[in-house]
Amino acid sequence: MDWKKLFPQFEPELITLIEKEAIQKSFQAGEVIMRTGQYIKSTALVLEGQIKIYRENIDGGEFLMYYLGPGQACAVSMICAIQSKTSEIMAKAEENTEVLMIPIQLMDDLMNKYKSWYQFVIQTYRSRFDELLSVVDNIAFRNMDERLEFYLKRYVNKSGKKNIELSHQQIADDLNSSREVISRLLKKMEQRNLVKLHRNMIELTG
Amino acid sequence: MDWKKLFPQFEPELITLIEKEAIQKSFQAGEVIMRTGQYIKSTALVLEGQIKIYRENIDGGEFLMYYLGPGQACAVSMICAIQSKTSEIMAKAEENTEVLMIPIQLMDDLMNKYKSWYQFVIQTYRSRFDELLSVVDNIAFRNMDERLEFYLKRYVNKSGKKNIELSHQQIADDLNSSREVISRLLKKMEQRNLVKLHRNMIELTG
DNA sequence: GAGTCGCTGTGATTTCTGTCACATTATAAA
DNA sequence: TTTATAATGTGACAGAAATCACAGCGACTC
Repeated sequence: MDWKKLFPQFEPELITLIEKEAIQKSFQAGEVIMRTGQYIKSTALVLEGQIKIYRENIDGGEFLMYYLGPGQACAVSMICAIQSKTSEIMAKAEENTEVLMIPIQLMDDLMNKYKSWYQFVIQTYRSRFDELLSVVDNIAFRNMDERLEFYLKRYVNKSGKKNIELSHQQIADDLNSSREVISRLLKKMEQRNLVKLHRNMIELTG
Repeated sequence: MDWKKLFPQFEPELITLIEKEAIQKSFQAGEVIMRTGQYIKSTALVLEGQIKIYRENIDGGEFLMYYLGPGQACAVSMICAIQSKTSEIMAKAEENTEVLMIPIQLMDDLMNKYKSWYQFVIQTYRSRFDELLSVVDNIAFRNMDERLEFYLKRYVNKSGKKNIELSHQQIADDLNSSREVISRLLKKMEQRNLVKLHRNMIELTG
């Protein structure tokens, strides 16, 4: 696949270098890519699919932070790679996913030599930081009904699909809530004509 | 004051350059340094005092994210400065505060020329990111009693003072809770001999 | 000392969310 | 078709936290 189209801002030399040094890797849907406490040896550029970045709870809850899609990179892996520190978060392939792994040894070099890479890294930091901020906003200031609406809209935006193929249980996990609460709130949304409920699928109509 | 001791990792040339180009600024306790939507023209290094970084609620709540103390820098201002974007957060001087303002025009240059600056920026990103993560952890997974304990301990750690000179109302604002709830939880903590309560002051004994 | 104002304590009530229990329905497997 | 399994619907209840109401209490002013 022609990954260059996903990163049009990269200058030709940078692309050549990445093509030479980076390794393409595939992950199956559901596969855990990075776990808490793990050392990170490379930075990942997403080419295809969706990666879920989440925080694991003591009792196994998977609290969703954000998704990474094609053309995006993992800010945490960048930071950790440069400092060779362990990660504090979990990453899992939501769908079958293709990523380009860039070894840490390259990072400093890329930062110094390629303006477009430097800009990309800064842009990545900012985007992830902003996303974390909006996560904080949501859980600090909003009730579950509003958080659910936000969640569904974000899912549709990110995936591009109009239909959300998730069970109520999966949604509850992502929001650190319980299945019954989500079911009830979804029913209320259906009564307000915002969604249509099906088995394993929610249709956003609003 | 000799600010260089706060940044021992900076190489001599970098220090000279900063001394030449940066502007020292003072803020009174309570003064707002940066507000949501404001354009940022410089990055701030904290020399003295404490800066509170928070998110403002619609109804005026000031949800605390973290504090910046001497030797630290504002990651948001770095990111925003480089991209000349607006800030998404608020910053306020908790105490009388001295900061060193580094104009954005310098940022790219510093990043390219000085390894120690580059490392410092990366380090700053990582620390703030981690702090945001722990904020998310707290509000997502913990009840108010645990969050309050965490809050009080962090306050003591950051300020160095054993006595927390805040009213219950101020604490409630920082945690996006209400005064009564905080009062009650503090009473319970007092019964467990974790704190002693006074007027406008809480003594941490645990 | 009287009055004022801000801080703290506490009960009563309500809302939101989580939990338990169980019924119902849809889909796949046998 | 029958059966098994997972997903969903719903009532009842429990607990955390927000809100309302009001009572003391300390500090400061006049």
